[in-house]
Order: sequence, then C-alpha cells, then structure tokens
Amino acid sequence: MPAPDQRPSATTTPPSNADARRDALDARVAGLVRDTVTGAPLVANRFRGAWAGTIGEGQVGETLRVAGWVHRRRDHGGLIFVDLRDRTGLLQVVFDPDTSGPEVFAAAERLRSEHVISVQGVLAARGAEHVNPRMETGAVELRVAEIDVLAEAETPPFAVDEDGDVDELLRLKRRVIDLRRERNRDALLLRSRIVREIRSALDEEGFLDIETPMLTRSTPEGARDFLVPSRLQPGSFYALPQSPQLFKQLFMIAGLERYYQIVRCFRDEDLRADRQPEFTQLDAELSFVDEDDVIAVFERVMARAFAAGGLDVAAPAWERMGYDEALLRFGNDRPDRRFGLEIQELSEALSTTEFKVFAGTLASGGVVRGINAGGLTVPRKQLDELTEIAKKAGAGGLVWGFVEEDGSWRSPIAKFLTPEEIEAIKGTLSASPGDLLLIVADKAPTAANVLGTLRLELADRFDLREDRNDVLWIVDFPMFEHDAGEDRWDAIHHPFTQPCAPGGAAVTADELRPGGTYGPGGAEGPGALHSRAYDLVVNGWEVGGGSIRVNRIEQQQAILELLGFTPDDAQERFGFLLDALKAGAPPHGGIAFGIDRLAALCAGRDSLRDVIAFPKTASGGDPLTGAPAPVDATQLRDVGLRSTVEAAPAG
RNA sequence: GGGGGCGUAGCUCAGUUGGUUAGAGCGCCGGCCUGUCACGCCGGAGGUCGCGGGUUCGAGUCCCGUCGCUCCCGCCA
Repeated sequence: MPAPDQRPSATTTPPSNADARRDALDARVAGLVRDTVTGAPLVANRFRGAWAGTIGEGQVGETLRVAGWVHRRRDHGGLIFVDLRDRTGLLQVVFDPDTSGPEVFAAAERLRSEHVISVQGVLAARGAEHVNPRMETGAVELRVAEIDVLAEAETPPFAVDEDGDVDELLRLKRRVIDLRRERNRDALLLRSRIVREIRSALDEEGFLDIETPMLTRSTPEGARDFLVPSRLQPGSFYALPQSPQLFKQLFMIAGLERYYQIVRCFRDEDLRADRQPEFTQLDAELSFVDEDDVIAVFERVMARAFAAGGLDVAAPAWERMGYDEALLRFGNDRPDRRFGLEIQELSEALSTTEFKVFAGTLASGGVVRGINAGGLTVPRKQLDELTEIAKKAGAGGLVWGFVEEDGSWRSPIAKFLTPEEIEAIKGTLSASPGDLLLIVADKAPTAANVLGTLRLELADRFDLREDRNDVLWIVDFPMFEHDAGEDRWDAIHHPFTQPCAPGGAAVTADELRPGGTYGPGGAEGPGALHSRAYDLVVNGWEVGGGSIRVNRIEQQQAILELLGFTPDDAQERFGFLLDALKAGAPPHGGIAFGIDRLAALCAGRDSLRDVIAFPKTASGGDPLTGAPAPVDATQLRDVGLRSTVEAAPAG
C-alpha cells in the first residue's frame, strides 16, 4: 500500500510533488462529482430556487434565491461580499446598501462563518475586470435584496474553507464540520457516484438486490465475531455477519439465480489504514456459472465502477496471474506491478555453492531469491534499516551487494562465492554496474514475504511507482494451509469454496477423505489442492475476491470433515446450509468487493476513514458518539450479562 | 499483545545545550475601509506545553509511568 505522504505545513514550505499530485487528484475528483450534484433536481421553495454552484452567465438578470452556509465573508465597510456554499459549490453574493437596503446590510454585517442563510436578489455579470477565474461561478454574483438568517453558528474549531491537515481525532469528534470541507465532501460524493454505477450495472445484468440478516449466527470466516446478546434467550448470542456468505448461497439454492447486496460486514480484529471493523461490501452470487462467467460479469461491472470513480484502468479482459507466480515474482498475492524490482529465483544458479548459508538453506528445501534494486543510491545506514525490515519479516538476514564499474561484486559475502556463482547471480538478476542486489535465503514462503516487503519498502522510499493503475486477477489459490501449531488444516478462502486438482480437474468427495489422494495422509494431501477462487487486485490492494462454491453435499461434508468438524459439529453449525445442499443446489459462485477500498482507491486516499462518513479510530472507537461505552447494570441484566471488568470512567 | 511516530494558543506549527515574561502564521474579537475573492490596514484577547510522578536551584526541553491519535507487525481477506 502506498505510504502516506509527509505533508509540510502549507504556510512555510513550497508545494512538494506529493502536494501537487494530491491537488491534481482532488481537482479531478471535484470535476467528476460535479455532474452528480448538478444533476440533482431542485424544486423552488421558500428557501431556494437554485443550487449555488450551478449558477452561470445564462441566468444573468434573473431573480434567484439560494441557501447555504457563509463560506467566507469579505467586509469592505460599505460593501460586503459573502461566498455562499451549498453542496454544489460557491456563489459570491454582494451586499450593497444601495441595492440591499439598510436592514439587509446590517444583517450582513453581523454574518459570520458558517451561519446559515437564504438570500434573494438579481444575478449580475461581474464585468471583465472582476471575474474570478478560479471560481466555478466566478463570472457572476448575486446582488442581495433579501436575507433570511436561518441559523447562526459558533466559530468552527478548524477552518472549513481550507483543506489542510487537522488532527484526526478532532476531525472525527467534529465530523460535521470536517465533512463540510470540500475534499471530504467530494470523497463521499465520489463514493455515492461509484455505488450508483454499480447498482445500475448489476441491475442491467439481472441481479436482484435482496437483504440478509444482521442479527445472525457466527460463521466460520476466520475472524472474530462481534456478538450481540439475546434478551429473549439469555445466555445466547447473535453474531453480526462477517459476510452474507451462507445466505447468498441459500439464495442460489432457492433458485433466485443472481443476487447482489451492498451490505455492511463486521470483523472484530485490529484495525489498519485499509481495515475497519465495519466495512461495506458489494456482495454477489450467480447460479450455473464457472470462474470465467463470474469474472466476465464483474469485469463489466467493475470497469464501469472504475470509470465512475475516475480510475483509469485498462479495458477488460484483465490479466490473470497464478498465486504461485505472484508469490514468486512479487512476494505476495496482491502484487503491485506499478514498479519493477521483481523477485528472481537464484536457487538453480547456486545449486552447487559451498557458501554455507545458501547451501544449508537449499539442502533443507529452502530457496535463494533476490531482487535487483537497480541503481538506487542506498547508503550503508539504509542498508542496515533494510536488513532490520527483512529480519522483522522473518528473514535470518539480508545479503546485499553492489555491482562495481569493473563488474566485480562488492558484498560482505563476495569472498564466499566463486566467480562463476557471482556471474550467475548477476546474470539471473540482469545486473549492470551500479546496481544494488538484495538476496535472501530461506524457506520459500519466508523468502517471498521478505523480498515482497523489501520491494514495497524500496518503492516507498524511492518513490518508484509509475503514475498508472494496474489491475489483475489472482487465480489458482491453494485450497488449504496447514496450521503446524495446532496440526490442523485451514481453508484459505473459506470452507464452501470448491477445491480442484492443480490442473483444474474436479476432485471427488472420496479423494478428499482420509487416505484419498487429496485427503489427510493421501498421496498428495490437502496441501496440493487448489481452489476455484479468484481475487481482483488493483495497485497492490485486494479489492475483491470470491470463488465457485461447493454444490454437492458429499463434497461439502468431506471438506468439513477434513477441516476437523465431526458430522455432529458440522450439522450443529452449518446444518442449514447442509440441509439446503441436500435440496438440490445449482453450480454457483460469487464474489465480494470492498466498497470502502474501491472508493479510497478512486479518490486517491490512503485511509478508508477518508471515504467513510463516520469511521472508527485505530482503537475501534467512534470519537463522535463515544462508542463503545459502558452500559448500566440494568441493561446488562436484561440481556443476562454481568461485567467482569471495572468500568472505565465515562468520557 | 509488540514496535515506530506524534501530542505546545481555536487550527497548523517553531521552541537552540535544561535558564528571564513560551513564539509565529491563520482564525477569533474591536476599529477603519464601496470591487473584494486566502481582501487590506490598525489594535486586542487567547497557554493545565495530553495527564501523573521523578531528577534538578530551575523542566515545554531529561527520566519513569500513563492516556489518546497514527503507521506497521501479530491478527484479519
């Protein structure tokens, strides 16, 4: 994920590249959302007859009434200018004692920022020398004849008319003020625009918008559930849905064919800039489909969503990359391909090395991989920092070295390698003089993770990303992973995903059972299975993912058994799904997209908080309402609970 | 749970080696101003330096603890 820019204070420093980029993006978003707001119908009433930001020279001479907030006020003593703001933008309104009369003018003298007013007057052209080209409505102004002060406002805690950084806690506490700021308002408008496009695309594709319960039963998504105690059945709990996964499968079995929902989902895990405890998904499912069908439909839908969001991506079909290839070349399953520094396999080139670290790793089934960081100027201090990062990512260490002008390799380990081995490394990494080579020897997953992390770190530090958008599907995921700690198999996507053999061939229930080819203890074992899952990755963000589901009861039972559920456990927890599968389930599959991530991506924001009206802080709180908060003993007793924790003092 | 960064006026920040009465820009308040548009000019108010403790003759500055925000790891698709 892109690192947040360090933004210098606007007053003291000239604009940086990052600032310029941000401004350009904000301007683009503002342009995109303008049609959203100007398209809003407006029926004249006693408050207004026009949107402020849409008024133009065509209306000069008309008597107009506009309503909104005092954005800025410029008092010249005998003449007062007010920029009036509504959702659509700004309009300069002028108070002049001659045209406004003494009472209206006196009212204008008392106006302050953020007062709410409705004004009426005649629209006038400004005259060439007074046009403000930086303002959408800068060629005209309203000569106010009447004013209604609808509400006064206290001085806002931070400036509404500036987009500068403000402490985020304060922004969230005073979210109303924050959302008045252009940048934040536009982010929400953009999100609305994207969602509207998605709904209309899905409608045209024949999807039904059907709701699913919020008070439901814990589902095995892997994350912690948010629990809601039941008052009518003390001691029992609802869980808030981590996703409507099982419900949407029931819709398919019920014969509804195509379902979608833009739905809130909940996961009680620690937060990140790209993770909120409640988040919004576009959730969808289709019947009688294979991967290609789902992907084709959602390439159409998402291409429209990206266009609506102003994200310039290639036209479909989008490239598909296997999970193994992504991990090998980019070190993770959500590759950011906007810069090079791809990871190369060096194991073969070094297969006969006598250098102990490499030889030992290879002998124990590990790998040696490296990246060519190119001609970056990386001082020793930064190399030490990179080594630290590599260690944190799980590596034992990091080998680095520079290719000198004479072709020699300046590295702490150069003396342990033969000239042939050094040439092989340089050849595999396509190294030329001046290049920095980084090499890691470890088990394959660790090496991938370490080099993937370093790759992203270098892109952040040296601003390597190209100014373009990259979209691709990741396919051919493994189905299960082994949890060594608990000696247990876990589903990587979820247990309702259909497994397949590595080439894509179907697997039977028997093959999944103990002793079967892909069963525990079988010839291949569960680890060899692939799943019919797919993820959509944009600019290194996973924005969506889904799979073809299991539609035959025997196969579902075999998978649950493989995961360690006894038939009784399985029936107890997923009986409703298993019973439904017995009722005759069509082949079906689906997908879910993170709407918050999609909106953040399109708006060019690093944090989901910027595209959520009322987000949570990193500690899961909502500074606006003070949630979560203690409740009194009576409320707890009603739901059959007693707290074991000393309540923190309110506030 | 762990690691990094941050916390000084309403906002954004500066504050040197621990040393006089803690500063700036913006905002706010008052005054002046009829063509501004980040209006301008003059004047003014405004501080629990997050909180608690410690070291010191003396702490915004050093130490310990704690709270909050934020980024990352773990966790989580």
